[in-house]
Amino acid sequence: MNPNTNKPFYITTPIYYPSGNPHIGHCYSTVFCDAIARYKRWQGYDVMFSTGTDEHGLKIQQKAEEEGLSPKEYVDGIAENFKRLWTYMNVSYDRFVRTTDDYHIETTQKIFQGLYDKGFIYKGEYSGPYCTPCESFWSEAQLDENGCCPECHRPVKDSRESAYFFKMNRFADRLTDLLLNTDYIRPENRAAELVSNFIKPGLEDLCVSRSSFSWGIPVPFDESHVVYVWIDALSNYISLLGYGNDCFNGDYDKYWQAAFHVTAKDIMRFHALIWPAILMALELPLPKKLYSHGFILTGNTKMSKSLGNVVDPFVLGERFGVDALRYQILRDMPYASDLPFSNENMLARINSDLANDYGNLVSRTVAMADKYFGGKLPDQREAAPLDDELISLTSGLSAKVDTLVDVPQLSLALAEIFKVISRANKYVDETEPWKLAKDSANNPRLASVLYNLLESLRITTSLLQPFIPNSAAKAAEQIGARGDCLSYENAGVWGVLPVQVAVKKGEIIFPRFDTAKELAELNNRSGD
RNA sequence: CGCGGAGUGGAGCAGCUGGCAGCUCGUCGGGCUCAUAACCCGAAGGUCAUAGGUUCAAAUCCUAUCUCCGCAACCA
Repeated sequence: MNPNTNKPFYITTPIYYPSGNPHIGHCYSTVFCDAIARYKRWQGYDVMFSTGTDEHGLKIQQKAEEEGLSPKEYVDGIAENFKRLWTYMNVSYDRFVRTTDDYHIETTQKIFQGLYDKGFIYKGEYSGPYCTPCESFWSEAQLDENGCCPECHRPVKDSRESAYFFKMNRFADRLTDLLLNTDYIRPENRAAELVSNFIKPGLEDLCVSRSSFSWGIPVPFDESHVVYVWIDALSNYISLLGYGNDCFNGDYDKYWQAAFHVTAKDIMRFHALIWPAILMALELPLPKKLYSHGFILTGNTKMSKSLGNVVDPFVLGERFGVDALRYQILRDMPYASDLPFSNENMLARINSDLANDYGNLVSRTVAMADKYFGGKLPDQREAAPLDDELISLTSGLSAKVDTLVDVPQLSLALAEIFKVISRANKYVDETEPWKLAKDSANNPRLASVLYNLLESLRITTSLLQPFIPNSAAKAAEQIGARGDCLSYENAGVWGVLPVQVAVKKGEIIFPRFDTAKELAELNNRSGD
C-alpha cells in the first residue's frame, strides 16, 4: 500500500503582478511548481496547487489609466493572459486566486481587522521622499543617482501621510529562529543573508496601508486607506483555502498544514520575514517550506521589459514544443543561483537529452521490437550478466528521484533519470541486438535485451511524466506501457510490462533541431 | 569598511571539511548500422582571476588586489 495516499500537499506559486504580460520568468516558477505538484499527485498525495495574480496597487491604477481602462478591466485582460499561458504550458493548477476576488477581499479585511484588534497594527505616519507627479513614495535606496524619482527622474520632496503599521519587530527573535534553526527556507544559505540584512540591523515596523492611491482593498475601519500589498498579496495563500471566508469548505484545515511556497529570490524576503510574522501575529501555523530560486538571465542581465530582452514562452513553445521548453528550464535550473538563458543552451539541451538520448532510445527500441518480432515480444527469455547493471540502476532510480524532488532539486532529479537513459543507450551497443537477430536461435536472448530496454524506458518514462506530461504519454503508448504500468507503485519494480509486451511504432516524440538554422531564425525574430 | 554571491579547458557548471582537475555540451578521431546524420569508444583542450602566505601537499585554508553580479522594504 502506498503510504502517501491521501496525505495533503499544498504548493503555491507567487501571485504575479499583472503590470504586463507574462514572460518566461513567470514560467520558471510556475512550471517548477507544476512539476512538483504533478509528481506529488503521482505519488498519491492529495495535492492543492495554487497560482494567481496580485492585482492592486498604484502601478496597476496608472497602467489602466494609460490604456483608458478601469483598473478592473485592465487586470481582467492580463489575468486572462496568465491563465492562457498556464493552459498552454500544461500547468495543472487547482486554483487561481485574484486579489480582486470577493472571497480574497473578505479574508484580507478580516486579517487586517484581526491584527488591529490584537494590537499588532497601529496608526502612525509614513514619511519619505515623495514624487508628486507620480504620486509615489520611494525609499532612499530606490532614488536614481541624482536623488530623483526613479520613474520620471524629477525631484522628490520629503512628505508624510498617515498610515497603519504592523509591529514586525515583535517577531524578530522568532523569525531568526525560524530562519536559522529550521529547514523552512531553501537554499539554506539565504537564511543567514536575511538575518544579517534585515533582522540584525533592526526590523522596522511595516507600513501596511496607503492613502495616496485608491486601487486596493479598503481598510475595514478606515475607508480613506487601502490595504498595502503585504497583507493583501500574502494572504492569498490562505484566502484561497477558505480562511476568513466561506468559499472553500475545509480546505484550510486540510492543506495549510502542508504548505510549500515557491518564489523567485526577489520576493523571498517577504515570504521569509513578513508572511511568517503575520501568521505569528494571527497565531496560525507557519508554512512548512519556502524555496526561492534564482532568475533566468539573458546575457548576464535580468530579464526585463524595459531592456527588451524578454523571452516569450509562446514563441519558444511553438517552435520547440511545450515539453521541450518545460524540460529545458527545469533541467538547467540551478539550485541556488541564476540560470543564464540562451537559445544556444536551450537547443543543445533539447537536442542532446530529448532528441538524441531519450526520443531516439524510444525510436530504436520500438523499431527493433517491431522489426525483429513484429512488434510483440515472444515469451522465451535468456538473461545474461550484462543485464545486471542496467537492471539495478533502473530499479533504484525512483527512490533517488523521490529524494531529489523533495529537496527540491528537480534539475538533479532529471539528471539521474537521464543517467539511466544513457546507460540504456550504451546497453544497446553492448548487446548488439542486430547481430542477435541474424540467427533465430538467439531469439530468447534478443527478447530479453529488448524487454530490458522497454522496462528501462517504462521506468524512466513514468518518472518523466510530471516534467513532460504530453511526451511521456506518447512514449508510453509506443513502448506498450498501459494501465498502471506507469504508476508510482510500479516505478521501483522491475518486470512490470507483460512478458509478451506489444510495442507500437509512432511519431518522433522529440525531433532534432538544426541549431544554426533555428538560431538564425530566432535572432531574426528578436530583431523585430 | 552596508550585506551577499561569483571568477575552473570554446560554452554552461561541479569540486572548495586540502591528496593524480571532473561533468554535460561543442570540437577532432575511431566504431556501429537498431535508431531522429542519432548511439558507443577514444583524444585534444585548463599555470583553477592575480600576487603573496601556511603545508610534505592548495582550485580547496589565510592575507591582499582586480573583475563581474545580486540585495539594500513588493520586477519570477
